[in-house]
Amino acid sequence: MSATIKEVAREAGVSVATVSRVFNDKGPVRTETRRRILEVAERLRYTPHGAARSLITNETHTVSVLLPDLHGEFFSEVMRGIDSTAHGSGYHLLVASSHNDRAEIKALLRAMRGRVDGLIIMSPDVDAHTLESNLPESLPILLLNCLVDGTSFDSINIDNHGGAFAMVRHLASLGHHRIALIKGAPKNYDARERLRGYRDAVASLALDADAELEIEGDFSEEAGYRAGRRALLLAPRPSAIFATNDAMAIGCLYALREAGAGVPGDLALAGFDDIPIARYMTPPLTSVSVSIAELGARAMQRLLSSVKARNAHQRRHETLPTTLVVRGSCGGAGAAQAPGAGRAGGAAGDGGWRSGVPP
Amino acid sequence: MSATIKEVAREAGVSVATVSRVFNDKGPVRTETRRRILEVAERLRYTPHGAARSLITNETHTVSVLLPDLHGEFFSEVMRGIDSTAHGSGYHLLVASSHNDRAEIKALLRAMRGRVDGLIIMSPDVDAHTLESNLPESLPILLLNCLVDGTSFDSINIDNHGGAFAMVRHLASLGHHRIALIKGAPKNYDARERLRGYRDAVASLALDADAELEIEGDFSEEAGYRAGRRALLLAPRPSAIFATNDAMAIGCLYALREAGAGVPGDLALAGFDDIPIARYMTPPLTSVSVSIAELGARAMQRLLSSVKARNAHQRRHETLPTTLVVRGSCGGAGAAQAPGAGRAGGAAGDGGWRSGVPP
DNA sequence: TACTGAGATGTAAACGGTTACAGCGGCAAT
DNA sequence: ATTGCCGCTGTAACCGTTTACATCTCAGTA
Repeated sequence: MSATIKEVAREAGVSVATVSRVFNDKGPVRTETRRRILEVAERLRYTPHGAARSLITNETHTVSVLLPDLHGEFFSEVMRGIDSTAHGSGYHLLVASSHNDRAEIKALLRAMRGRVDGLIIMSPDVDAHTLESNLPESLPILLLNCLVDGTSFDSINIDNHGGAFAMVRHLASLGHHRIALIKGAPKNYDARERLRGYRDAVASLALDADAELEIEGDFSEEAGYRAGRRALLLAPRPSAIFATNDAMAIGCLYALREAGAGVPGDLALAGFDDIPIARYMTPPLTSVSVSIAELGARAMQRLLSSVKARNAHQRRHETLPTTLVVRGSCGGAGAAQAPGAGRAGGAAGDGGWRSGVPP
Repeated sequence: MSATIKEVAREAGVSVATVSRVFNDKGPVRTETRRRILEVAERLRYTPHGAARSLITNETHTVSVLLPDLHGEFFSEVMRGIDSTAHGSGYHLLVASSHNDRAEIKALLRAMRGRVDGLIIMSPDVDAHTLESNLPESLPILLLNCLVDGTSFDSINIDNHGGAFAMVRHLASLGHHRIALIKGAPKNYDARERLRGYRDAVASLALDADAELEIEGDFSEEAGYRAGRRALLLAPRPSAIFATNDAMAIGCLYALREAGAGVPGDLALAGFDDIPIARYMTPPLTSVSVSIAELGARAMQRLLSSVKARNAHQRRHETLPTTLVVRGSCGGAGAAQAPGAGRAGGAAGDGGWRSGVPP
């Protein structure tokens, strides 16, 4: 075992209280005493024991991130954002992936007491009730991309509806009126909102509305590949395909290429999320950009401020605007540019954060 | 605050010991008593306090993963593998990214005492000495993709040298004798080994050896893009480019396309890692496959067994073999296949784990 | 000289669990 | 009736910290 505070105290000829004061910079300690204690601590390789400290201070300097799964670049980007602010504030990160299993989510939530100071939950199909009844009392929570009904949880969402609407409008403006959609999983909240945006746009712009144009998917490349093949069989064939995330767009692109269909020559293709590699596709992917890392960073900031306020703060719901990024995959403008460039047209106008207190 | 074990005990008319026994399934408890306790616990929403438990049992059921950064699909894949076995064994995951800063690594390591039962370290340029002098005594460690000198740490490495060698040999077998290499960061251990494999292959196969053929890179798409542009300016121009990871290969592919160079028509292109999207590129990327998720899973298995052995076990060094995956980006075979297929030829022969005790 | 206050340090009680040990009642074997 | 054992439960020590409070020293001041 490692050395304890008692051993350091004994070795330095002081009491544990003094050693503690030195390590926490609290209360007065004579310079000479401090020096001696630090020297002994160094020699004994003393490090304070996390659990012991947490037990008495009731804070862990750790927050937990509950994710649906750990696939792909969307996940790594959001983690990167979360980590950057956590790191900057001296907080550690506990990650857990509930594979969308109700019982697991429950177990995970309960296991968090005494381990973390707060929770970021990003399970697009967890329901608020499961949360409320299994949450350690008064633990700050932030819901990311989750359905929030009337419940009083802090939350951040992407403007999925607005982004999808803007993309369809963009495609329509390029002359497409038969636009296929590759959907996400039916239970996924993001997916449902994007679908709603598509439908609203199709209706309001009087585009072809055909149930066949809505193709099943689940946000994976594989699903995009299958959907791409199916899209090519539709009659009449759509002139554009809107995949509701980039991973599916990439899979779809592959399917189209494989079948000899040119993009954007024969069909236009668009994605959603604007993950980092999207710009490196050939052709570069037109997408709805959501600043994934920034989303994560923002979530962590909000959570940490709840922690500081000891959870006694006004709950808020925030919607992060999206931006349409036009690249080559839809033809029209932006067909040939270096991968650094390519942001044009705001889907949400103000470019800042839109927020408000839920009714 | 949440309910404590004492409140449950009082409410159920028993002692804390009995409540504890119920929650840990240890020692005999009358069925009726157990039922009553569980009922009270449910009503009070009692959950054991993690820190308190850790303090006395001296185990946290948590392991920490120290990563260099959180970019891209390699990271998410390795995390996925780690998580799957951690999850299966009831362990939690603490992630930390040291941005390769010496002082930060030191601080992180020290902060781990009393927080975790073990550590997976994947900082390709951390040195063993920094580790040894800052590690809480007797904490199980597993080094992933790190340079291991004589030190007695458990470790797992990829057969970087063998994989790179095999790829160059493959390219040579397709008739290329002027092969450019896109390098990783000079300090990165994986990158150095891959470079060494390339050089050894170039020498042993008597291919063009030209310092200009070794182009700088840092494992990012951006670097691959720049390297691709530079490669096209070389005279005589290489007929193949071997990017030492897939992210750079993707960036490079973009640069080549942009310049109007056909792949594999004008140049062959190959990557390393075989990240999931590699097969969805057009053309699909020939790469050195390393089963990233499996690597993570294996690391976690080894670490957990060290934890169980209380760190009193024989230290081992393991090298994970690589597999050459031939797809369309180099011409020759495998030019047209569905994204599911495409694994051929073993770079390391046995297909299993190669392991041994370091000298 | 006695008093005051501030600085430096020590004492001991928490924090919320686990677990060795002891106690107790009942039953079977002696 | 005594003994021994087993199943069930309670008591209290302990894990490694932090911190309120008490104590002590000493300089400055009235």
